[in-house]
Amino acid sequence: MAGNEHFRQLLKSGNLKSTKHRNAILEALEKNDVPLTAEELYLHLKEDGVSISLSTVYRILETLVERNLAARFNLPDENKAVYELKHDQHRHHLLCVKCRKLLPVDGCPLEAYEKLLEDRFGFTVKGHQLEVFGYCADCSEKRDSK
Amino acid sequence: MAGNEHFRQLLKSGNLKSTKHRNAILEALEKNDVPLTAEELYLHLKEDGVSISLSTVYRILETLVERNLAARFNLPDENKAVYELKHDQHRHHLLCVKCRKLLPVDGCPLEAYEKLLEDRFGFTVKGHQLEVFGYCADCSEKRDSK
DNA sequence: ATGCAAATGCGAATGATTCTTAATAATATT
DNA sequence: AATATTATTAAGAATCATTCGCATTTGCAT
Ligand SMILES: [Mn+2]
Ligand SMILES: [Mn+2]
Ligand SMILES: [Zn+2]
Ligand SMILES: [Zn+2]
Repeated sequence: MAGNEHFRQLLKSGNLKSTKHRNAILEALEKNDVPLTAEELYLHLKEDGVSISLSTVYRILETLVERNLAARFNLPDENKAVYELKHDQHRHHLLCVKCRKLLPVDGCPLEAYEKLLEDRFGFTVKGHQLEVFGYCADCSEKRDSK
Repeated sequence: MAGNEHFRQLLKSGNLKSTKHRNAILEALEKNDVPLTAEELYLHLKEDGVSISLSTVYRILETLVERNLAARFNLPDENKAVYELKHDQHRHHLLCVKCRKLLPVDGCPLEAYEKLLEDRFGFTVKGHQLEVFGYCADCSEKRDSK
């Protein structure tokens, strides 16, 4: 219950009531530090003794995304959405197609490209979605030795 | 039935039989030049008088992706997959969040970034998924005048 | 033309996500 | 602290996208 006040503030900033479930989801998202599916969150909470309905997990996530406190996107070759907290520092991820591990990478290589798109196409860029996939260091090694 | 031989070759290159349905889907994908959902393809074929089962559409698309003749991915805020032919020139898309129009953009700004990731993380990059979203030229104008 | 493997139709099954409604909990007010 | 107001939640049904199973048809090599 330490950083609880932190979440309360965050929720207030989005005009949202501070509830046990919302706090628990924010905490799980913060603790894990990689994008998670609704069901993964549901199971994590359950393990932590927080009883919650799966549809509530979905509803809370939807709300967080709406209020711009979280982001929702799809990983390559997954037919379910994952969610992560919006960080102060915008980030992307490396997805290992073999072991499915996710490696967060801070920073973004696209500022210049977005300017170019605005100039060339008259498009007003609001954001982007970038996921890089391949083999992580561990899985690359194994592949080499073949 | 003009460029039909073209598709026949393409399919042969993937060890696939040339069928009416596969040719029709390749043709629809080529003609439209933007990523389409399975259902959109299904409806396009229907309009062109090609009777096909929706599950066959899914199966054909799955096969094309498997043989690396097509790509499957998700657009931001859509809970369904879209498909497009693999082009000689790798491309990305601008998605207008207002009118949902898609604008293909040839070329890719990520070569240098991927090298950097390989160096810094020992990750072997196999590919990426990048979609940029915002307001298209038309929708930007309307927004300005508010 | 014949045979066989591959492709398809069609409906059922599955999986993810959203919706509906009644019950409950969080804040504002007294 | 009790009450009123309103947002939130549980539970399961409903919906939507996608995959599966199996009987039938089709493409293609011989
Ligand atoms: Mn970025
Ligand atoms: Mn690219
Ligand atoms: Zn790996
Ligand atoms: Zn637009």
